Amino acid sequence: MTEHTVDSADDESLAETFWAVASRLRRQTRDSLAPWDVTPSQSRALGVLARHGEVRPGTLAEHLRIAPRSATEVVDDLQTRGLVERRPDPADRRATLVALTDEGERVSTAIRAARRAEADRFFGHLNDTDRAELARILRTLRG
Amino acid sequence: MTEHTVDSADDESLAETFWAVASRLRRQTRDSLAPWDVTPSQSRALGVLARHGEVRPGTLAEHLRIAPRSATEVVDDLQTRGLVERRPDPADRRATLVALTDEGERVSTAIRAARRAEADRFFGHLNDTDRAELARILRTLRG
DNA sequence: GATATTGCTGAGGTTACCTCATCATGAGGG
DNA sequence: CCCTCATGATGAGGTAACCTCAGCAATATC
Repeated sequence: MTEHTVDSADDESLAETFWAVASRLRRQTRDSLAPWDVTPSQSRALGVLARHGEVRPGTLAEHLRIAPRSATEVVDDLQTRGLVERRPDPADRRATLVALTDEGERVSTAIRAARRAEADRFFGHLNDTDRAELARILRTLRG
Repeated sequence: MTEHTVDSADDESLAETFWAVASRLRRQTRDSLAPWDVTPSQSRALGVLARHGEVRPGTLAEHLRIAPRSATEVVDDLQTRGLVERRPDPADRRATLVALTDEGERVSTAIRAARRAEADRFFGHLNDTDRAELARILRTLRG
């Protein structure tokens, strides 16, 4: 019956610790995104678009690992903010292609930089070895 | 311009990988909790109560690192399910103490076991060394 | 050319949070 | 003793980020 006074010390499971870290990272990410009035999930979508160019909502959903319907929603939000536009897919008239606008391109670049800085701040408490280890282990778990 | 076909391969940031893992873990946790009809956040609260005995909602909030108002909500849900009860705090008539019921005690124990099994399954893809490393690194990041 | 499948989206729901306002109680000062 | 301020809990109302299910249009299949 070890009696720690600090709560965070008596977490028994890896999972608990994992979630505590997740929570901290979530808050920090949200804050670092504030200047652009973009939510974390929107910024993830921008990232996919920046990396892949124009894609269909369904494809976007796959990349983000969410349901297709949820991608529609993210695209709606980004479109409202003028960061992406929908255009018809010439290859399939059911489909739509989502592409970054110029503004979206600009914001996405700025965010990428900010995220990098933020990640540096967050994961920067680790030395290079630990950071590499963490990356490797997480990749194993991602499945 | 490295052209990976697999999206998950061209994640640039540790953060992205981290969130992918989080997402997987969240789903799995939800599923493993299904038999008891208890949500993850409820189960976290049960954990705190099991470890600390009766506490005030505010204290519970601190342990869970959420706003006091949100703790009220979790307690409401648990009370509806008959897993906790509220009683007046003899030391302060403004305050309330939240305690596990017998049923809550029973469920909390069962869940603890299930969570352990689930974590073993999830983190079991790692060898002992990696698991220890991960725990250590995450504790550093928890702050 | 009938049927099944695919791509997107409307409708509506859920979880887990949040802030702000309110009300009772408690604590300290004059 | 009373007044003010702080504290504990909660009502009201809001948000992000998902989800499923149903429906419609277009395409593919047989």
